[in-house]
Formats: sequence, structure tokens, C-alpha cells
Amino acid sequence: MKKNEYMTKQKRAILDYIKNVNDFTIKDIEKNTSGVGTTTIYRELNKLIKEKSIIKIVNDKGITRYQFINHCDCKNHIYLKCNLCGKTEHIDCNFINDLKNHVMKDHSFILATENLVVTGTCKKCMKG
Amino acid sequence: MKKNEYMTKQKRAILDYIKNVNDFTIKDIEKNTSGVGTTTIYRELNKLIKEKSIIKIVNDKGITRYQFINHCDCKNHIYLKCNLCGKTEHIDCNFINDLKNHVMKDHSFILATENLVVTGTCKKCMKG
DNA sequence: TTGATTGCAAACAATTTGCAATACT
DNA sequence: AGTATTGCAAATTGTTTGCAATCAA
Repeated sequence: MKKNEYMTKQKRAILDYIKNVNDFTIKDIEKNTSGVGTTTIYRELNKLIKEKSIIKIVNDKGITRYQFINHCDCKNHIYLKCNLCGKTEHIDCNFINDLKNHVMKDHSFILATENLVVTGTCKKCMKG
Repeated sequence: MKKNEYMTKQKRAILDYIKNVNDFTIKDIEKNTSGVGTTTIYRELNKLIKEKSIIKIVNDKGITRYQFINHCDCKNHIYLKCNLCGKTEHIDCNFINDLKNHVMKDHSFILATENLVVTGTCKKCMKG
């Protein structure tokens, strides 16, 4: 939280909710909090978008969704983003280093692993 | 294109434009085509979204953008996109299979290698 | 106390829809 | 000919803003 910012009960309610769900709509927040006006929700989400803590996307059904991005300090990681549910998980393992080395050695290309998002189908959606 | 669909000059103008730019706004299309109504643009883009040919996102400045997804038929390949010069090269080798298997086995995630774009720095720009 | 935050209502902007005219096959 | 497509204008929906009251520090 930035300086000169107050922590209000509305803000806390919003943050508490979205940090757990990771993928949500405005209506989801309205349903899962109480005593928080819609205007406040928009204002808080816009602040988070500017800070790049969340992103706003419109899925193939036309529904506007917000997704929480977990930033972290570790290296050698990539994001796995599910094409179906839209959720992004984050893996951190040595294999990424192997990939990086391979691409460097055999293809003369420096892979930018700091912010690498690859897509596919997650465990959950694989079943459903 | 689906059956029972007509190829009109409006549709062709839109498709010609977005296939080349890969990332665009409604206004970009309006500026770079002529004789295409805004309604038609929205309708065409929505069709592409439903078909998952493009995605619609709102960036951290609040601008709504659309991004074209390039599909192709070959397997085991990924695209290497250079952050500096913007050029995309395309590699096709066994290592990609290893990556796919690893992600599947150790992270329970089906990697969509048909359309995987990773970014970094290419040989040319590495030197310059 | 001081400045940030809230929420209503109003303003605004983006997107969709009805429908008659037009273009494609 | 028959059906999909277009584009205007109107309707709708999503989002933002002004402002007075309230709340956090």
C-alpha cells in the first residue's frame, strides 16, 4: 500500500476476497462482500490495474474478468496460463534453466524467463 | 471461415489489417480501413473472440486492446520473439517435446505448443 | 484536525440491437 | 432468389466523475 493511503474496511473486504479467488468479476466481489459500493470496487480495481497487480480481460463469452497476478522474486520460473478457466499458476523449477540453456546454445536466443507466460490446459479443466 | 458466411469487402479489410498488426484497438481499425462501419468492426471482432482467434484485454492505461492469435498446423515448435527488434523466429525441435512432457508430468498441465510464443533477445540484437 | 475515502446520482463512454437497405453466392 | 451482412440510430450496459458526508491517521 502506498503512503498517504488509508486502509478502510471496504478496501480490506475487497482485497481479502480477490487474493483468494485469483479470478473474479465485479459481481463476484459484490456477492462476496457486504457494505462495499460498486463505485468503490471500480476505484480499487483500477488502482490495482495501474499497479499491475491485476489484469482485466474479456473472455470468449464476453464476460469481463479480473485476474490477480502474483509477483514474486524468484528466478527460473514461468507462468502457466489455462486457456479454459483463465487462471494463471506459476512454476519454479530447474527445467526452466535447461530450456533457457538449450535455447541459448542451440538457437542463439536469450530467453526472457522473468516474465514468461505459456498457455495450455490446467489440471482442473483437463478433467471437466 | 464458416459455411454460410459471406466474404465482404468490409470483412476483408478488417482481417487484412489485424493479421499484420497483431495488437490493435477499434480505433486502429477505423483509421486503417475505409468504408467500414463501427458496428461491423464490433461484430467481426466478437465473432473472432468467440472463435478464439483473438483476445480482448484492457491494459494498465485503461485502453481496450485486441490481440490476434496465429494458429498453425505443425507440432513441436515454438516462436521466439525478440523484444528488441520485434522479429519472430520459429524453432522446431525435440526439446519442445521434453518441455511439454515435463510440464505434463511434474505440473499436471497440458502445454499448448501449437501456439507458444516466448520472448527474449535474438542473436542479432544480442551483439548490437 | 487533516486529508483520503466513500457512495449516491448524474454523466459519460463503450458496446449491442432492431431494422430496412444492400451485397454476396 | 435467397440469405448473410451492413450501418444508422436508438437502447443498453459498463464505467467514471462531482460532490457532500464520513472515516482513518
